[in-house]
Amino acid sequence: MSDRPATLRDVAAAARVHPATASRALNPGTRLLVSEDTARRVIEAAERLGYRPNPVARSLRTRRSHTIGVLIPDLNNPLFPPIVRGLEDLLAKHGYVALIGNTDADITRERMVFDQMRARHVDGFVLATATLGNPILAQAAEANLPVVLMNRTAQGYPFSSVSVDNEQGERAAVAHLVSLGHTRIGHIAGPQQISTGVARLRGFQDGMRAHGLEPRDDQIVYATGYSIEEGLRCGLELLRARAGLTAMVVANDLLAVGCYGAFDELGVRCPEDVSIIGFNDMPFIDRLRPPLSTVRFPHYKLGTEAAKLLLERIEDADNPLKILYLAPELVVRGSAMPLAPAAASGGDALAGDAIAQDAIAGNAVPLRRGAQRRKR
Amino acid sequence: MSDRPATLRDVAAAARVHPATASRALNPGTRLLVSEDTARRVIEAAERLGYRPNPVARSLRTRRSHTIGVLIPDLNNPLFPPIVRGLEDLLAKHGYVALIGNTDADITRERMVFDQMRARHVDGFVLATATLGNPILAQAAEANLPVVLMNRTAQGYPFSSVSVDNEQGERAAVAHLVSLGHTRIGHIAGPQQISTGVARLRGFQDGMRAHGLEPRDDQIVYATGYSIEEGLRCGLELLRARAGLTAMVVANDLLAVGCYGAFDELGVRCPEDVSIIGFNDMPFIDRLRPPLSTVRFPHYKLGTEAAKLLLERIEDADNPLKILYLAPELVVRGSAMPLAPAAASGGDALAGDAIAQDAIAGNAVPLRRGAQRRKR
DNA sequence: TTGTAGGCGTTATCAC
DNA sequence: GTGATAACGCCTACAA
Repeated sequence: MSDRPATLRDVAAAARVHPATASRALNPGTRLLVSEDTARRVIEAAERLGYRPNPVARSLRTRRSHTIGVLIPDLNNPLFPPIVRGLEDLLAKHGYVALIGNTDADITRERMVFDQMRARHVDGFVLATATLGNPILAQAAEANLPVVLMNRTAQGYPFSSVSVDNEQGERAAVAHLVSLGHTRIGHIAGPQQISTGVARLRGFQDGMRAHGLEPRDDQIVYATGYSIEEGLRCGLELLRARAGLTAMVVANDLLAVGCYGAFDELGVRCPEDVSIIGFNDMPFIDRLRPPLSTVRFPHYKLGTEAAKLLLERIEDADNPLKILYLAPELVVRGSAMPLAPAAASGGDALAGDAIAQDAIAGNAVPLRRGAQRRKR
Repeated sequence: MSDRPATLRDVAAAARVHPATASRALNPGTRLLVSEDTARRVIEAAERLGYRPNPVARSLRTRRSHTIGVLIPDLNNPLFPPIVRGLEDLLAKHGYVALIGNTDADITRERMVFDQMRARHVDGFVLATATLGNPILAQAAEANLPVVLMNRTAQGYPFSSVSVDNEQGERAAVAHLVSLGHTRIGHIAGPQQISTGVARLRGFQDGMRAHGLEPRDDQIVYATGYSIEEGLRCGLELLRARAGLTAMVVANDLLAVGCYGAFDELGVRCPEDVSIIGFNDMPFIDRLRPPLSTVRFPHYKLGTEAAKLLLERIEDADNPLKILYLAPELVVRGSAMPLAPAAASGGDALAGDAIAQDAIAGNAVPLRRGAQRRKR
């Protein structure tokens, strides 16, 4: 009942053994080296004293901090909390904790956070921020640090990764729009220094070609980041450049939220005038008006899988690398609807353009409404 | 250029001094004990070798981990990410990192996380989960742990706290509704084991009385937690029990989101039929339809202030306790509108009830509010 | 099966 | 001012 926490020596003394013996008895890996009787005595004493091994001392000795560095762009992006929870929950199950670092997609901050975590001797990293050709990747590889890439891929590095099959997701999005009669479909692409940006663009293009639609350059606008502001900017640009578009595939939900703003600004109705499909199915996105159709992937699971891959790597350094893809799934809500017959049948670009121009000008455009789609 | 990171001994050797001297030279607090010349030599050597003090070893010696335990209900609640970022940013500025623990408002999990963090020798705690009379508060107090309560208060404990003036916020919400002509105003109260729950209820009651309105028991429904599901349940209950209500003050935005679901289910239009005001102004709540009017407080700042209070306490144990309140602010958006003249003047509870009952029964009720009621 | 001894990297407390 | 020494709490060869 002293106020200072019990130490291994205290336990040993209470059990009338040497601290080394107590240590062995307490560690599952070495327990079999000790007689069953003394083991019991030690364990009982430890319990009685409320003994908790000092993780700091243990770390110093074993050079394991049981701490994982996690780099994400920004916790405020609702996409990440569920992923982080998946990570934390699985790590906790194995006695690890996560140190979360927000980089704001700023390479300077990223470097700072990374160095800071290395100084703290984290046992490994989960990187959700890696841009293509990022120097910390090379550095981590050289230092032979256990690293798992999350929602990112980087070829040529000895890192496991877990991500989403982005191509497939966007192909499904395009296919869905085509099945609704759309042919003039635009794309807001993510940053091309980020693997998801290029993969989703490729998925969009492949999807278009699979339906005999050759995507033209002016149907694609490139965002410089995944943010609402960029979505607004790109949405405006895309609608103005290609007024004939009746649908758009957007590389990220936040960008789609920005597009909603662009719709308001231009007086375009969604989904009556233009359909839109996002990517991520981030929390609360189903509460917008209209609820956003999007490509979902299992956020929580992404986190747990990343954690598993990293722990595998940490516990057994020559565990083979794994590249894991989770299958996405199209979630149909209310932001995409069938194309009105006139526009659909003709392929009459002029007529379509005219209608959309009217819409942009704020005039009421009599497009036939499809059945209202609701969740469930 | 060895592969093992440079240690203090390496630096000392390179500077031809004793490790102890090197330590003194490197630590700002003890640098003045060392000749300026050698200090420079040591520092230069450290830089050359890329020396980074091993925080684990340092912790073992100084019994300071420079790590803070942060307990929150759930990172997935969009309210918390900005708060946590405020915390982390300020802590980082002082060389601390945060360990985030999600308790899911489950007392068992809370205890686990708390113990886990104590075992890791965190230097202090920020608690955003404390329920009234929670045993870990007593335990922390007894162990003399530095603790700051965030968005919670607990009288009788030696802890600093930073929270919002919840009473004032709800009084303002009531005043706003009254100014719009509402008199039949309901309240969905938060859990009464949580300080925000009782404070906001009191604020509601005070606000009503300040306008000569005595809140009746059947105008208040108690949620058992801050969640969308509870909001749905309570919203339904409140509207059914008091069909005459024209407005409601809800203790939390998530609860308000749940109420939106209740409105849909009952065919009640918001804000035409019933006005609603939330609390927290959580991210993305302004994107709902209608955009939620709510009581805002500075989330990020709440985090930074909590961190400051805690660090004060850690660096100087007999720093006086501080109870800090941040002023909230009413954010008027689209979920509250003036009461139609008829309802306002009449107080004709029966008529109101009848209409609402029909709505609840699922009938299409042409609540073309002004017109129909005026006829009666 | 158990005890001994040494060290992980740092800092605090002595002496000189 | 600087050096020597010990200790923080734990683990692990190695010896017994």
